[in-house]
Amino acid sequence: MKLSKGFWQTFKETPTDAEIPSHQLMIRAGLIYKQSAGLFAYLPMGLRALQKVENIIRQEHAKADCYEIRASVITPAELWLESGRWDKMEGQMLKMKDRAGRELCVSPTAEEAFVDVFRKYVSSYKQLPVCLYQINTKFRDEIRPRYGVMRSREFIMKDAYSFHPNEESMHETYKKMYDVYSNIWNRMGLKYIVVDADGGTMASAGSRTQEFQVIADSGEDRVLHCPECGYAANIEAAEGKRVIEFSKTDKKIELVDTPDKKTMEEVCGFLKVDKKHSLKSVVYSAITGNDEKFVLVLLVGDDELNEIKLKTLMKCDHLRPALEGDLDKLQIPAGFLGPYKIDRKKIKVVYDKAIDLSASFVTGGLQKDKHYLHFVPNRDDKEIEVSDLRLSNAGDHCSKCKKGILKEIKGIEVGQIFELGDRYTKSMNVTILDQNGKAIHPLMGCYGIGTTRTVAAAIEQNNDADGIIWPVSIAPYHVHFVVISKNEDFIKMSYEIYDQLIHNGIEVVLDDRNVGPGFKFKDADLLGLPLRLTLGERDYAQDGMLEIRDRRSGKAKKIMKENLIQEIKEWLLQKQNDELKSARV
RNA sequence: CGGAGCGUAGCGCAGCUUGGUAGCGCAUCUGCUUUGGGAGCAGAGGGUCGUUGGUUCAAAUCCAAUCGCUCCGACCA
Repeated sequence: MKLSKGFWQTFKETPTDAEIPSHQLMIRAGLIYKQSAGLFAYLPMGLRALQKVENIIRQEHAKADCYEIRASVITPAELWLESGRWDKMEGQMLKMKDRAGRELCVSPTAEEAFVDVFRKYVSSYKQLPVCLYQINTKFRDEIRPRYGVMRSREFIMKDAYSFHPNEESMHETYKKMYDVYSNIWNRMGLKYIVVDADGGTMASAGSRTQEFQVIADSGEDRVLHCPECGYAANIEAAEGKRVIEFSKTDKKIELVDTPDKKTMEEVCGFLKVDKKHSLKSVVYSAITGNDEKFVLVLLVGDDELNEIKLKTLMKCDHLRPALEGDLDKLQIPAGFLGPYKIDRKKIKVVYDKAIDLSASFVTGGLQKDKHYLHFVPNRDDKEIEVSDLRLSNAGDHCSKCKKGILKEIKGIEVGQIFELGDRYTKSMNVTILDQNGKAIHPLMGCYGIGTTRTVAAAIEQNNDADGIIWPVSIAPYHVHFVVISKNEDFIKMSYEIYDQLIHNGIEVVLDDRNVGPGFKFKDADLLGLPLRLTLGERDYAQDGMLEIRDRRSGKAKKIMKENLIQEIKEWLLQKQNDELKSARV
C-alpha cells in the first residue's frame, strides 16, 4: 500500500468510549470503525490482520483434515425448533420474518445448520469421522456490547463441527483439535492458557470442554491456576478446596437482636464474629417452563455462590436471584434469612459442602432484626441436603494435586472446544447405519474460535505507549517504509525499492505522503508493523545507507540498499522464531 | 431490563446555571515557507446544536416526550 494513494487515517486523540488499550488502539490506528453499538466496519489495515488470523486457522485445520464450507448466515426457524433452541436462545437471537411471513434468524451459532448439511450427505459409519468448519459472521444480541470487537454483537467466528460413529472417535478428534488450537495461538506468539470450562447451554452437562484463554488484565474471564501441577480452570468450573478452622461449641442455639443489620458485613461486625463463622443465605428461583421453585442456599459467610453449579443441581432452564416480592410471598424477611425452622414445603434448602455441619454458626433469625448464635446444622436441623455450590476462589487448595494453592489469572476467551455427544443428532433425529446395519445417532464435537476477538486479544497483549506491536504472523503488513525527502529522485528511488520488496514477497506499506518526518514516525509506531525501513535524504547522502528498525525492541541497524531484501527477510524470520518461543504458558 | 451519565463540525471539547441567533483545538481545503519524532504563517470550507413537541417576541440554553450512545449491574457457546 502506498499511503499517498491508500485508505488509511489515524487519530491523535483517544476516543472517549474506548476503555481498554486494544479498543483504543484499533480505532486510533484506523483498523476498525464503529457503525453502531456492537457493530463494526473493518478498514483495510484491520481487515488484513483479520485475514491473517483466518489464514493461519485455515492452514492448521487443513493439516487435521477439516474441510471448510460456508453455511448461510440467515437460518429458518424450523431448524431451531427441531433442536429446541428457538425459545431457549431467546434474547440472543436476532429474529425476523420474510415477505411470506416465514420466521428466520441471524445465526448466533451453527450446530443446527451443520447437522442439517451433514444429514443430507452422510448415512453410513464408513463416511465418518468427518470435520467441517466455516469462518462466518455470527450475531448475538448481547445485552451490553463493550470493549470494541472484544464483545461485539456481530462478529466473525470460526466454528468447526465433527461427527463420529462412537465415543472413541469423538475423543480422538477432540484431542486432535486441541493440538490444532494450540498451534494456532502458538503461531501468533500469544500467551494463553488452556482451562477446563463449563458447557453452558451448548453441551450436555458433564461433557468434556476446554477454553483457550489469552492472558490479559482487561480479560473478562477469571481463571484459577495451580502453579504446582498446572491445573487450570475457568473459575465457574474450577474445583478448589477451602481449608477453614471452624469454631465448635456446646452452647445452645440462641436468638439475639440485630437491629437493622442485614448484610453479612453488618451482622458479623455487630456480633463481632468472623464472616467464616456465619452462614450466608441466598434464595434463588429455579424456572423450568411455567414451573417455579425456590431454593435457599447456605454458604460459608465469605463464599460466593456458583450459579452454574446450582443450575445443574436444580435441573432448571433459568435461574434468577429471588426478588423482595418473592420473599414476601414466601413470608421470609429479607436480610434475616436462615435455615433454622424454615418451612421446607415452601422452599428447598441446600448446604454447601464446604460447611462443617458440626461447627457453630451465626445465621438469620427468620424474623425481623433477629439472628441466631450457635447454630449447629447437624444438631439443630433435621433435614440436611449437601451439595457442592460455592464458587472456587484464589487461595483454595488445588483439588488435583492437593498441594498447590490456586492463583487467579484474567483471560480473554478466544476459543472453546466441546464434546457435544448426541445432543443435537438426537433432538434433530439424525441417524446413520453402523457396522451391524443398525441406526445410531452419530456423536458430535464442536470447536469455536473468535477471529475478530483474537485480533483484539493480540493487540491487548502487544502494545506500548506509542501504539500496537504486531506479531509478525498477523501483522497487516511486515514493513513500514518511510521516505523522508521532497526530492523527486528520492521518491523515485523509494518506489523502486517498494516494487523490489513486493517482488520478493515482503508485504510493505510505503509512506510517501507529503508530511513531516515526525508525523510519519508517529503513525508508523501507532500502526506498529514489525519493521520500519527509513530512506532519508540526509542519511543516504552521507553514507548511502537506509535504516531498519524493530518496532518491539527499538533496535536499529544501517544497511546498504543492495542487502535490503536479505536483511529484512532475516530479521522477519528471526522475529517470528522468537515469537513462537514466547507463546503458551 | 434496573441504576447513572452523555448527545453542539470528521475527532476531542467549551457555551446551557442567568434564553438574544454558535465557538476553541486537532483534522480537511488553498497559497507560500518547512523535512529525522505529530511543522510555521496567511486564508478558506464545514454545524437542521440527536429528533419531535411545548413555553417565549426570541430556545443549543427552560419544560416534556422520544431516539441514540456510554458506564455500573443482571445476561453470556
